[in-house]
Amino acid sequence: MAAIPSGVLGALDSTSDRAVFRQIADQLREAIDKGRFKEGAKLPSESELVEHYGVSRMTVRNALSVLQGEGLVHSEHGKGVFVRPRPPVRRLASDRFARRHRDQGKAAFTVEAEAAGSHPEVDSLEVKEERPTQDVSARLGGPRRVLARRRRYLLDGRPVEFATSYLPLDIARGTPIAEPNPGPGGIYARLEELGHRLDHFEEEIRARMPTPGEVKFLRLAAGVPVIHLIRTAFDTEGRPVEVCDTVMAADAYVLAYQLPAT
Amino acid sequence: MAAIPSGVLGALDSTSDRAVFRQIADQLREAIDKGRFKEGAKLPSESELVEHYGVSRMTVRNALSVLQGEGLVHSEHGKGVFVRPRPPVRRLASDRFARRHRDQGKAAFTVEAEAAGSHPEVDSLEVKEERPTQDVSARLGGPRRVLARRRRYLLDGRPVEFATSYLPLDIARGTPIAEPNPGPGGIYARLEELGHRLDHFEEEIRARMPTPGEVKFLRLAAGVPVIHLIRTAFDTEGRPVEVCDTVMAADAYVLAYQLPAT
DNA sequence: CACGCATACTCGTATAGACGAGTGGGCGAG
DNA sequence: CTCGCCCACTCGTCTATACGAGTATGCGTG
Repeated sequence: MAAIPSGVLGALDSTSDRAVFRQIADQLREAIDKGRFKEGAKLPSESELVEHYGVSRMTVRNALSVLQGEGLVHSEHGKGVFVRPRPPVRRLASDRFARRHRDQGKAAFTVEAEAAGSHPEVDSLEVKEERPTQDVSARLGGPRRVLARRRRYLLDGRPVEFATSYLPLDIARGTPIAEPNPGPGGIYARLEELGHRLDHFEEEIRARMPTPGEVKFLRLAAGVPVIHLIRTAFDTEGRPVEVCDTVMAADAYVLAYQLPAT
Repeated sequence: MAAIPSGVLGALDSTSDRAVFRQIADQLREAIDKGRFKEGAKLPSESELVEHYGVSRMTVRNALSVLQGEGLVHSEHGKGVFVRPRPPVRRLASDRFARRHRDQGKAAFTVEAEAAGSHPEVDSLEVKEERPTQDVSARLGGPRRVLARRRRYLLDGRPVEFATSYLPLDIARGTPIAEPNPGPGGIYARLEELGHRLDHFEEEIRARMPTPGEVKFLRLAAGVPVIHLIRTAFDTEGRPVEVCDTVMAADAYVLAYQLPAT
C-alpha cells in the first residue's frame, strides 16, 4: 500500500467539534480545489486514507460519500475513487429554434455537435399515440390523446438528454410528424409546412435530483442534478401546437437566453 | 416502539441480487410516491425499520441516505426523518426586467413576493469595490476593479437566493448605485438615469450541487441542487454595464422564458 | 400552577470485523 | 511468446456495538 505524499493531506484536529469524516472531506475537497488532485486523477484508496488518518474504514467512506454527493468525485468498483472530470458542455442558445437554423438536412443536435467536434447519436426513438398527463394536456389546451415522440441524445457515446414531444392528434396524425424520422429541419419545419406557422416558444426550467430511472437512462454519476425543461410551441393564432419535455444531465449543459430590455 | 402499519412497507426479496439497502430505499420511495407517506409526514424511525426488516441499523441508514440524496426526505436530529415538502416556488418570468416593472418604489423581488402572499426580506447587503474574477472581468470587457453589490433574498424567513452584481467603476463610482439602497426601480433604473440605456440581457443557466458554503448560506437540505444564473446587461451601444451572478435554491424556483420563433 | 429535571426516544458519529465482487498485473504452463 | 490462472488490491455491502447529542414528554418539586 503506497503512502500518501506528505503535504497533500493534513492531520485531524481532535480539539475541533467538527465531525472527523467532515474534516477528512474538507481536506480532500481543498486538495482537489487547489489542484493537488487533478481532474480524472485517482484519490488515495480507502485503506490508504484509513492508514493516514488512523480512523475506521466507515469513517473514510462517509467522508468520500460527502464528496460524491457534491459531485466532486466518483468511485469505480475495483479501481478507485477519482476526481470527476468536467465533461464537455453543450451550450443551448435561445435562438436555436430560429427559422434560419431549420433549413438544413440534419437535425439541429447533429449539426451543432459535429461543429463542436463531438460524435452525436440519437436513439430510443419511440413514436406512439397515448393519453397525455394532466399537465401536458393542460398545456396543449386539453386534448384526450396526443402523439408522443421520445428520443435520447448521446454525445461521444454518453447519454446527455432525454426528450419527449407531445402533439395534438388533429395536427400530427397521418403526417410526417408521426414518422420516426420527420425529415430535414425536424418537426418544427413540418409543422410550418402543414400551415401551423410558429410564433413563439415558452420554456420553463427547473433543476432537481434525478429519479432512479433517470440515473439509469442517462447513466448519471452521483451528485449530478438534472435540468428539466418544458417547452411549449405556439402558432401565430396563439394555439399551443407542441409540448416538449426534456431532462438533461446538468453537467453537460449551459442554457443561454437573450432577453430584450423592453 | 410503535410497529409499522402493515401493508405500507413490504418484505425483502432475499433471492434478488439487489442490495438490501436499495430494496429498502425502493420500498420507502414507492410508499412516498404513492402517498402512503404524505408531504411533511414522519417516516418510521430507524429502529422501527431495523425491527421491520430485520437488518442492522447501518443498512437502514444507508437506505435513508439514498433517499436524502434524491431530495425526497430530510432528517432532523432528535425528531425523525420526514418527507420533504415542496416549498412554494418562485417563478421568474423572462420579462421581469421589462421597463414597465421598474417604476415602482419597491424592488421587484419585494413586489412580486408580496403579490404572492409571501413575506420577503433582503439581507447581507455588502457594497464594495474589489478586483473581479477573470470570468467577471472578461464579461465586463476587462476592468481591473469593479463595484460589487451582494445581497441575500429570503421568502418567509427561508433564504432562497444569493446574488452579486458587478459594475465597472467608471459607471458606478459616486452614483446611487454605490449606495446600499440604490432607490426605487433598483440599479437598472439608476443605470438608465445615468445615460446607460439598456438594450438587452444575456443569461446563462447552469445547475449543480451546492458547495458547503452555499449549503450553509442558503440553508439547503441534502439533495437540493442550485441553479446558477449569470446575467449580463448591455446598453444600446453594446457595452456590458453589469454582470449579476446569482445562486438560487433549485427547489424554490422555476425560470420561465419566452423565445421568438424568428 | 409553573418550572425544572429525568427519561425515553430520535438521529449522528465512530469502531471493528467480515465477506463479496470487479480489476489488473504477474507468473507459470503450454 | 501467449494464454490463462491466481493473487493482491480496489470498492460494495452488511453486521454488531457503543456513545453522544438534540427533542419531547411527563412527573415531581417548589
